[in-house]
Amino acid sequence: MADKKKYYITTAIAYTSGKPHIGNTYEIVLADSIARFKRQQGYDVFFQTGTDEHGQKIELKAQEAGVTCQEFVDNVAGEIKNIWDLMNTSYDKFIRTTDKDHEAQVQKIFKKLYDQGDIYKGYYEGMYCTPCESFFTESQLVDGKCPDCGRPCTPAKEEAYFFKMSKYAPKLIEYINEHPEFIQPVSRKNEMMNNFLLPGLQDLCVSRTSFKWGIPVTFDPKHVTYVWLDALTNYITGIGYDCDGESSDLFKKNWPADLHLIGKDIIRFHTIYWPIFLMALGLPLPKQVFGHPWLLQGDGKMSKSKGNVLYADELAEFFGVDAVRYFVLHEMPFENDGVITWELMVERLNSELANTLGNLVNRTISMSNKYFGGEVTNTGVNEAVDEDLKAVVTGTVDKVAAKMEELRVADAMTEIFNLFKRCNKYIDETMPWALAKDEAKKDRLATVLYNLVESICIGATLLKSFMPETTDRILAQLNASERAYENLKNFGLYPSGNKVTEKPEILFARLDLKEVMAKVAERHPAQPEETQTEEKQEDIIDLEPKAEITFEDFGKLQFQVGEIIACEEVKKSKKLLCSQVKVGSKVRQIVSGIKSDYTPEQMVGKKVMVVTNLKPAKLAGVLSEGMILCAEDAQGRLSLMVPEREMPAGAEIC
RNA sequence: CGCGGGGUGGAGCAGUCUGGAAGCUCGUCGGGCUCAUAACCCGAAGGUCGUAGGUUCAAAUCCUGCCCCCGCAACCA
Repeated sequence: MADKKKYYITTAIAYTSGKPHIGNTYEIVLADSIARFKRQQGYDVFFQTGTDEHGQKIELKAQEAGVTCQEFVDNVAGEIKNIWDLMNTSYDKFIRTTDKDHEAQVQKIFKKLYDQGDIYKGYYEGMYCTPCESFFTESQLVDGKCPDCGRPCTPAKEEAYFFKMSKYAPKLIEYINEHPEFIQPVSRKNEMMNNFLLPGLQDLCVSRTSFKWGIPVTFDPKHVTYVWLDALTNYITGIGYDCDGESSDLFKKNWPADLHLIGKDIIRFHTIYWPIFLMALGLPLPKQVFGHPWLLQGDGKMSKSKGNVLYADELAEFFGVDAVRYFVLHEMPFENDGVITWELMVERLNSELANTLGNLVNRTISMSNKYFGGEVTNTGVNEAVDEDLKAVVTGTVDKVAAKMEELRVADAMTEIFNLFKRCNKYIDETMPWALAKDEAKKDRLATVLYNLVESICIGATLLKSFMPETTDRILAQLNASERAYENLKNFGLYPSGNKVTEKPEILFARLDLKEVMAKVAERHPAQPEETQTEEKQEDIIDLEPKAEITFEDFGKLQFQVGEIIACEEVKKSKKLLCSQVKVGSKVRQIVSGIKSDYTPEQMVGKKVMVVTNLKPAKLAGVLSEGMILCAEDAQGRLSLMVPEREMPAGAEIC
């Protein structure tokens, strides 16, 4: 016991642009269950989480809210911390990237990497979307707008510092190949190798001048450190790294991290850029990076714009904190995305938590009270059936440990619930109520109940990492204390003669699905995006005004009526139709992105408005000589522009 | 041939890497029990494991072709 093995686990730090949804919350709960389990196993655990608080998006959000950046992030960071606390997560350190010591370290690190030639000054060029803080190439833009958010982008060129990624790539490839456990799940490893490492790494931009809300570069103060160098280093600054060699004991003890738990969307940054930064700093690499899948609600990823966002605090209000912990941990498969719905949550709560576990505890305590006034005594009258129960109960310990070793948290919980199910079965096998009718079997009855109470104690202790509060509630009712991990396999440690509570408390009340759904509907009134055609309220569409043009400019455009004489889908494209359009005496081929609203059959025979002097271009490899004009509404639905009265193909539109 | 994920009883999933009797939860049906939160226990029905081939003594699992769904990317002139 003298020197416990250390275990350093981190979550990604949450971005303080808004309240974290249940998907973000999943990550911290997952990390918490792992951290707690390791602690239970005797590891000296350090568990770090926190917030990522810099960036232009925050600068903008703060402006919108009319507060300073610092006020804004203080507020959101507080909100995040509240939810982490609400979820009963046992983090040891909550780091914020606005912490002074973090900022100071980042500045030193930046300087050091610059001095040693890993960072150099260059230019970043492209189209820039401010809200998304992203540069795009021209070809990435959609209608000249941001492919992510659809808002306008502006051309931008900015001086920036870059990190020479390529220099360390061979070393990293070697490391990844030699440490197959480094990237988890394994399938992600190939993705990183094939998509990024093997084709050759681009240098990474590590500074920006376009906004101020960041950590200034000391030797070039118009630059602030750009996200990854700032955010990723939290894993070392949080535990006291100092790049001048004055690192804390905490750092010396805990680095390298044993596990970085992150979302699968940022695997690239954690398995490529982060290791390379560390190599540049001469530090050892983390032992494992686990990119967990996403928690989805209904169909589709959760997003605020879809209005399908679930928040942990609201769920906790409905179901209780431990129930929410149970859902997110249990419904999340190891490799694929998990789905969470209100219906599913009610089902789980009723069947697993209320029926299997809650009812087991309740009936056991009730019987102890009914037959023995609450006293639980081991009279040692054993029968053959007891052996299997004991074997299952004590065997669960190693099964859970094995699953946790692989980070298969959901499977670990399933093992624990199998233990509880075995207990329910044991009650049927032994039929205590029948034993109670026969005074001669009183001792046997006592042993049966003792075995149950003992089994539940062990099961409840194992549950502690996942549902800590429930464990405490169960043990309190059984008047027992938490069992030491190394004693979990010793069946029979519950003190004989101990008294359980007189009145069992309902651990999880069953819920009625209809009632829950009604309440949910009340709280989340009809989503506006539901296409209710009944109300014909016209949307107001305001476009970003384009620059004024002269009549001369306008005269350059040629519009004509065209008749569609044939039309077919463009293979290998989702949105394109290829039409043969008769304009005057000529037929030209025009490709249009209107498959979502028109079938080829519908197109044929229509007279439409065509731009005829547009430079031909290839779309999805197919030549297009012009453009068929459409109106588009707020939902993106299209309508062809057809002449209001009969017009010949070729007629000029002016 | 853009990249990736997926298609397993009514629903949701595991199993696929490392071929060897198709498993879990819910639902349905039947039975048992009455200590308990109408809970618990047992049993049954229900699956050509998307499809067509191939390898093999043996394929959900390995190989090939094809179909369909979902993300992303891309073209929405």
